Amino acid sequence: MDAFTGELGSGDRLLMAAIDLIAEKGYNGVTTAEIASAAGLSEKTLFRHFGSKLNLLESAIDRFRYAEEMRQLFEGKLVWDLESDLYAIGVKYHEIMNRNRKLLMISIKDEAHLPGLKERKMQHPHQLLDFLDRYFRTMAEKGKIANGNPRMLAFTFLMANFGAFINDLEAGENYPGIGLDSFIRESVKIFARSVAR
Amino acid sequence: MDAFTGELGSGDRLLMAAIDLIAEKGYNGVTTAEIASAAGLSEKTLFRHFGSKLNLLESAIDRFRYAEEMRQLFEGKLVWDLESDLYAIGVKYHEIMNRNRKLLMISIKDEAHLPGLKERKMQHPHQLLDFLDRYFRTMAEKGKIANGNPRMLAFTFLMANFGAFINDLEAGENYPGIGLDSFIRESVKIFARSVAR
DNA sequence: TATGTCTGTCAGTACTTACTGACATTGTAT
DNA sequence: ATACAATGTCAGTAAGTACTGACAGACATA
Repeated sequence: MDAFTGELGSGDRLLMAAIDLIAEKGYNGVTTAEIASAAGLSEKTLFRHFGSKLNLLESAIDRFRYAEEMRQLFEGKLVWDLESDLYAIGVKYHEIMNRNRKLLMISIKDEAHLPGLKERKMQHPHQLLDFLDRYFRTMAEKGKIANGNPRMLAFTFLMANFGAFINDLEAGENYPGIGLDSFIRESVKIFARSVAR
Repeated sequence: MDAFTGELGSGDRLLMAAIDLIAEKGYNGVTTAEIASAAGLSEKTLFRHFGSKLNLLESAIDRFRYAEEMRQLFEGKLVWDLESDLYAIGVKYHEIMNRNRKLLMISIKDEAHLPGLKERKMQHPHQLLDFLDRYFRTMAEKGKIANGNPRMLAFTFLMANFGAFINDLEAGENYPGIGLDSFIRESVKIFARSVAR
């Protein structure tokens, strides 16, 4: 039936409610009764499905992990024009990070309960850093950008976007007049000018 | 006596222990007994001093708030050489942010308990953004850097440093081979090249 | 109809934890 | 010596919360 109606099963409704509430209030800040109620189910059903609160959280993380997404960036077709490529990478980066926003929030707030989650979350940036590093090297070999310190260029670009993401993440409308898209566009120009020949 | 020995009074010991533990485990993740014990005092003494757990946290925030520190950046003597000035600002920024690290962590983890703290914490970046904006404008007027979008340049510089700080903050040694000081130096060079004439 | 599955209700247990009151102890100042 | 201020000990209360067991109703399938 679900396959036809598109409705979610009880298990998934509980997992989604758990992600929402724990991301907002933290693991210790939310009760199992609250989660069940947000899912429109009884607390008893929650325990029948998951046995314990901790297992509910772990299941939720497993279920909503967008594990390999950062690889999309690697598969995206590059056109070997610095500004175009950096812009596309920036847009994709924020797209993925925003989709993972709630899990990120949980991994920040409740690292104590979740050994290993933080480490797994950090694999993505590492992959992206290596990718950008190689990209800049290749661009230099092609003679399209100046020689320099490609790894630090990659790292700074990554940190700028990470900072912008975190800033939005926890504060919403923090800097009036500065939107995400204009930030991506302008910051790409800044980096592009820095390595122009 | 304290004035001579340099020892802290009971109240301050409790406040420090509270900051340490709440930053690490979150408000709901730590008990009053734990805090008192970490301060080497009894739980009873904690309540005699502060009355309630929440009031303890609020007092701790008041006590250890480095409210006006970001202004030091404004008073720091600029030499109107782009690389020197940006480097000095970067170093000072991380110095201040690191000193505020624990309060920052609390404001991220437990915003729920502390309405208004997040807002106060955001005043600093705004001031710094305005300051950088004006600095770049002046540099352009002096003919020392190219004309462009000073506000976005300031914002990107700020975000890069913020991202690097947060990255260290929650993950420690995340990117092997990339230390804070080398990041500041190299990122400054990247931004400087971007606006060189 | 009969059976199995999923769910709700309700009462309850065991544990944690913020917070209190009564009283003793220690050290300091007068 | 006496009074006072700060602290400890200990027992305890009240509330919250993760988690359970017993039972019943709804619904689909055979």
